[in-house]
Amino acid sequence: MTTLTIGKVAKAAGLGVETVRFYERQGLIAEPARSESGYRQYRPEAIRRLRFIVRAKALGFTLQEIGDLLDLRAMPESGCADVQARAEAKIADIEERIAQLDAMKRALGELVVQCRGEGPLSDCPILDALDEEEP
Amino acid sequence: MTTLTIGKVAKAAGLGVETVRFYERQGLIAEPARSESGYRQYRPEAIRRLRFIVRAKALGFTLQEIGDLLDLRAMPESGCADVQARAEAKIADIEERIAQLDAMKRALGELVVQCRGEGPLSDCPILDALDEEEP
DNA sequence: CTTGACTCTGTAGTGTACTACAGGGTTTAG
DNA sequence: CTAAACCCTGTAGTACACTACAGAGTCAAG
Repeated sequence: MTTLTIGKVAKAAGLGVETVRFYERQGLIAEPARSESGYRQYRPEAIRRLRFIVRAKALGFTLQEIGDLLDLRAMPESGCADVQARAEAKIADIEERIAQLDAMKRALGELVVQCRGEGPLSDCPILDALDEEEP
Repeated sequence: MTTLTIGKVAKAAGLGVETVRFYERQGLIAEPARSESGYRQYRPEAIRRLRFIVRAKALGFTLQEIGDLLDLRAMPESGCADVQARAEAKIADIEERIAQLDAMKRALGELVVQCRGEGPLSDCPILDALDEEEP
């Protein structure tokens, strides 16, 4: 059976070699078998697992959460509902961050429209707003 | 004339003492005068400057950007347009982050609706999606 | 006068997710 | 056979914005 070196699996997953080792240290992937010379020998499934991590990251999960998700998958008594709950919690999380950013954007936008973009700084409504005694 | 200890200005600005010293090290606030015993002696304007920093942070500016903004204010040849441009760049920045989060949210949302939230993990469309051979 | 709250410097740790060496050994292509 | 390209461990550095000491000195209230 074929085994792969760390460079191969890293490339296949779109990661750097250092990152794969980092994920191993973080417990996200199992420690693979070793060759006589100490080289890591991965089975092809390792690529699948790394890609899982990459995709989950793209969906906004932290490495910690991805680890939880992977652990969950290994537990026979856990069900689909557990995963769904985590996905929903993450959505709520993302929504909150969006709301925060949106509030920032609106506040900044209001300042920008008040600013004609000319004249000296002493008249700048943006700096004035940041500088006010009472917010 | 009254001067304030670091504890007073920190409290007035809603920050911790360590944070104020940190901002000083970062060059965001000037080094204040010292008492004979070496205590920092702040003038009341320091509170205003710290509040400026706090508000700008709330608007999503990084400490680096806030430093630039404060430097800008100190330059007589800079104008309102410079500040406006920075504010607009920050808005664009925030919009990009929102778009990213929104894409994540939609992708996750699609997975969640496919999931009935029941049954074993082996049938979970969320995990399946993360696990697919071809993304 | 004592006790507790404050202040000082300097360094190191936190969390997140890597990334980059140094200083080796191993494998593979030409 | 050799040189490039790979792999190993372990440690340290990056960015961001703090936060937490240690160990010492100072100030204010009772």
